Parts: sequence; C-alpha cells; structure tokens
Amino acid sequence: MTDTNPISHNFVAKVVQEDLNAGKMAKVVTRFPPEPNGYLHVGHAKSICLNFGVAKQFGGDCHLRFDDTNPEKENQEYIDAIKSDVRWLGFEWAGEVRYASDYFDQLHEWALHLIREGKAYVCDLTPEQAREYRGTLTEPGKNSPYRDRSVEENLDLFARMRAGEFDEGSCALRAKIDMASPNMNLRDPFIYRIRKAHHHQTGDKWCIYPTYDFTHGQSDAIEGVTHSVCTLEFEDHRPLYEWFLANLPVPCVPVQYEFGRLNLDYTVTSKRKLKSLVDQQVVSGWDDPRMPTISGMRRRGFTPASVRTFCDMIGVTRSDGMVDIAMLEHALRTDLNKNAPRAMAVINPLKVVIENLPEDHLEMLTAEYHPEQDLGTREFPFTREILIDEGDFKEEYSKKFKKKFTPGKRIRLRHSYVIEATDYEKDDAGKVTLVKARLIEGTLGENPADGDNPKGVVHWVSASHSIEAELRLYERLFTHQTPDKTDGDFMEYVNTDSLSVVTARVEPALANAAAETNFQFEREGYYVADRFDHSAEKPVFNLTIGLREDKALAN
RNA sequence: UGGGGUGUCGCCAAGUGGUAAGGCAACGGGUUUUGAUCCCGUCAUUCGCAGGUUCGAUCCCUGCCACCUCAGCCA
Repeated sequence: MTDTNPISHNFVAKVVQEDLNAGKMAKVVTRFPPEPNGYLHVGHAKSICLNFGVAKQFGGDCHLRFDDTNPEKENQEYIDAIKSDVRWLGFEWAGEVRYASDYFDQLHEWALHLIREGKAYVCDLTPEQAREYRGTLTEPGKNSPYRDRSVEENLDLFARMRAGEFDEGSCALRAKIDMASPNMNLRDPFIYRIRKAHHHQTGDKWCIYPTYDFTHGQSDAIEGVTHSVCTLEFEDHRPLYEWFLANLPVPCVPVQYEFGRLNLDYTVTSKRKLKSLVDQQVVSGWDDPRMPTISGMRRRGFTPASVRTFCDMIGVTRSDGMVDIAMLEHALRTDLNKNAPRAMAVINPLKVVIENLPEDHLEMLTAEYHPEQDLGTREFPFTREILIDEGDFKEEYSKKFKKKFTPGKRIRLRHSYVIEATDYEKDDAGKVTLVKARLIEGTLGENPADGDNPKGVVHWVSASHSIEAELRLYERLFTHQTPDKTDGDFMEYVNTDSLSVVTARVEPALANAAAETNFQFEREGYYVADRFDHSAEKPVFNLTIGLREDKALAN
C-alpha cells in the first residue's frame, strides 16, 4: 500500500558504497538465487529486500536466478510461485529470469578444464566410502585411491559419466584440493554427480548435474554479479567459491558476503519444515494464512509494504538472533492503520431493540472509510433492531467497563446515535439475550442535549439489513516460542486450535469488497477479503491481526 | 577437544579510542464518536568475563566463557 524505498545502512550496503567509491565496478549487480524446491518464506523476504534493495539503492541490477542443480527436488510450480512472490513484494528483476541450468554447457566445459589441469578427478568411491575417507572435524581425511588417475583416464571416465554409462552413485567428479584441510569443504569436494533425472528446464539433456559449489560462483561470474550475498551457513564455502573462480577462466570475480538468516518467534523458517506442514496437511497448503511463507502472509492480509518495512526494521548483520514476532506485527499494524478502510462487523451478536423507534424505521447513515485518509464514504442502514457484540453489554457497571454498555447508561453507536439501555432479558442459563434501549434524540454527530454524554463507543450493525460473512480467525501456528529449537520434534508444538471459522454480521457494503482488500473492522481487528474464496454471494474475511489492546484493561 | 563465525537494554540494532543512536516490547500521563490511532514522558554509569596498553577503551592487546556453524555425490 505504501511505496516505501528505505535507504539501508547495513554492512552490505556499506561495502557496495565503498566499492563503488573506489571504482571497483561501474555498477552493482546482485542476485536472488532460490532453489525451486519449495515456497519462499519471510526469511527469503529478508534476502529479497537486501539483494533487490541494495541494487535499487545504488542504481544497479538484481537478477532472479533459480539455483536448479537438483532436478529431483525441484519443479515448475515452485518456480511460478517464487516469481509471483518476488513481484508481490514489489521487486522486478533485471532482464529475463535466469537459471543456473542455462549455464550447464559452460559448467561442463569448466569441469573439463579442471580435469585437463589435473585439478579434478573421477572418483569411484561409494558415498559411504567417501564419508569414511573424508575424515572428521578433528581428523584429516585420506586421499581417495582414485585421486591420481591420469588426465586421459579422467577425461574418458567423465565423458562416459555424461554418456550415461554409469549408475547413480557409482562415481562422481571431484575437485582435487586438500583432504587434510581443516575446512571440510576443501576436502576434494564433489562437483558433478550422476542423476538420471528429468530436469524441469533442460529435460533429458543431462544425466550428470553440477553441485551447488561448482555452480554458484561461476554462475555469478557469468552474470557479472559483483556482490554475491548469502546466509551465514555458506561462510565455510567461501574459500571454495573463491577457489573455483581462481582456477577457472571466468569473466569476472564476484565476492561472496554472508549475513545472518532470519529467525522469528513462534514459527519456523525452514523450507523443509514448512514442506512437512504442507505434506502432513497440518495446514491447507503453502499459502495457508498461518504459514510464514510469503504467499501465506499475502493471503493472511499482510501488505508488501509492511513486509518490506519489517525487513528494514530488523537490519542486516552477521550475528544470528531471534526476532520478536511483535516487530513484524508492529510493521503490519502501522501500515494497515494508515491505509486500511474501516468497516463494522459484529462477531458475537447481541440484539438491541431501540423501542422508541418505529418498527419499520430505516435510515441510511454515512461514514468515512478512513478517519484521516480520503478513501471515500459508504452508507449503512440504521434500524430499530440492531446487533452489538455481546461483550459490549454487561449487567453490572464497573471501572473496567466504564466505556461500555450497562443498564441505565448511555453508549454511542459508532457513526450513529447515542442510545441508553432501559432493560434486558436473560435466558435460563443467565445469558443476556436481548437489550432494550431508547434512542436519545438529536445525537447524530452531536452530544446529548442534557449533557449526559456517553463514555464509550460501540460498533454495531442492523439486525435486519446486515449480511452474513464467514470470518476465519487465526492464531499463531505454534504454541512454543522456538518450536524448532526444543529437544523434541517441532510438530509437537503445532497449535491445533489455530484456526476457527465463525459467521459474523457485517455492514452490506462489505459484500462488494474486492478480494485482497484490507479492512479494519472497528474495535475488532484487521481483516482481509480472502484472495480466493471471497465473493459478493459469500463474503469471506481472514483475520490478519487484532488491534493492539490496552493490557491494563484486558481480562 | 579441528576450522570458521558471533557476543552492545527483554528483542532487533547503531557506534569502534573521547566518555552508549534508534526501533520493538514494557511502564506512566494526555487527546479521542475505534479502550485503536495520535501525543508526551520513563526505560544500559554500561557494551560476554578477566587482565593489560592508554590521560582516557564498547572500540587496541592477551586469556577465558557462551552461543551458532561445517563431517549430503542438498542448497
């Protein structure tokens, strides 16, 4: 809603600024490199905002490149979803969408180059043997017995790997670096493996695929990426990233920088875990409004600006922390408060009969959609019988309840008249079922002439002229603050009551709301017309987030 | 117990030799036809700990401690 383009001062932006000042490059080029093996989540939003944000800030380019070197886990659905999510967040990549698979020919050529240089060899060790030979964190590894094959033999074997002569896992191409390196990534890393799988982009052209390490830096170099920004867990890969760039005839030498990934309270930010929530049908899908996925947040009613603001708020550093979900909620509420039109919805109806009004009283009232922004007005019907929230009427007056409705007291009906409770009825269980009231004349837009002003305001809807709407009320998906950092399985902490569907009565104008329109149902919370299920015939709204509450009065 | 990182308020985060920004949360108070918003105020004599250098250290040095990360032919 708000088009914010915050200027960032994080360490990545500083490095870029310094490099530009030093004339190291004419233009900054970054890239956002997701693997299409799942939907993007809020942690990716941080990376997107960083990479696209830095490029935009310094007049450079940011590429969208799918890191698609593992065909078995990837598919087109994820590619489409990722593109849609990036655009929804408000970013557009430079040029066409790119794929690491676009570079498979070049990568293959470079693998040959390494072999010819005596810096790569075909290893016949089984995966299990390779693990044994690799050593441990404290012990060096041992050289593979296949390490010293001749260039000719390696060339022949690699050609036959490519030709499909060998089974998966029977052999692989390895870089010849140092089996005794304290950095495990340098212990002759695997760079090409056999995978007889159909690839979503290259079809059946290849049966050997390059690994991440052999792909990423070179892809960056091919694209002219200047600053390759990734998360902290790739820090140990940087020496390898640099080794390939130094040992291959690449067109340029990008530099890798790492930042701490986002961890958020009361949720999980791991594609694998999110996928299991989907696969085990804990949620309705990747875009379930309870999911911390970008598409889930979208369906929940988050705005792109609120997500961008949040990413700006949390900053970018090399320390890894746990961000309080309240920060995300704050960014959300701030945007929604400023931009969302207001409306009235009654969730737990209690009928109020205004006895000094005729049976057929029907008066159209008008109110602004927003108290500050010019979002226009809407009309709603005022009738003899109205509905208020049952929580807004109490038999007894109390200090905590001084702004609400009690017998003999007056209350202002939002955007309408002041009424006074005269009597009420209860059922056998003692529950109030009906309130009788009288309207105070001349109080539309005015205080009562007798000076007995109401203390509070209550939202309401016409009993006869309001419409039904399905409300999907969401709570956090996990009951534990750090569900994936406990001794047990994170699935144990799924909140089984995180969704409840209720029927509410809302003002008629809401039927015409376009899907994905955000609203503030006054005194209730922020809701959004469901992206897929809302219609004029059957209005459906998702609870985005409740209004902030005065905790001193909560009970 | 090898390598690589990180440690500044409950959370995020500036500052990096001159005497601790900001945001979130929290807590007071005011305004209000949303107990929302808005406004005003409070909130680190202290920067993981211990030494050292210095007129002076969160920032430099040394040694500890804690946490994260690496043993996929995943990314």
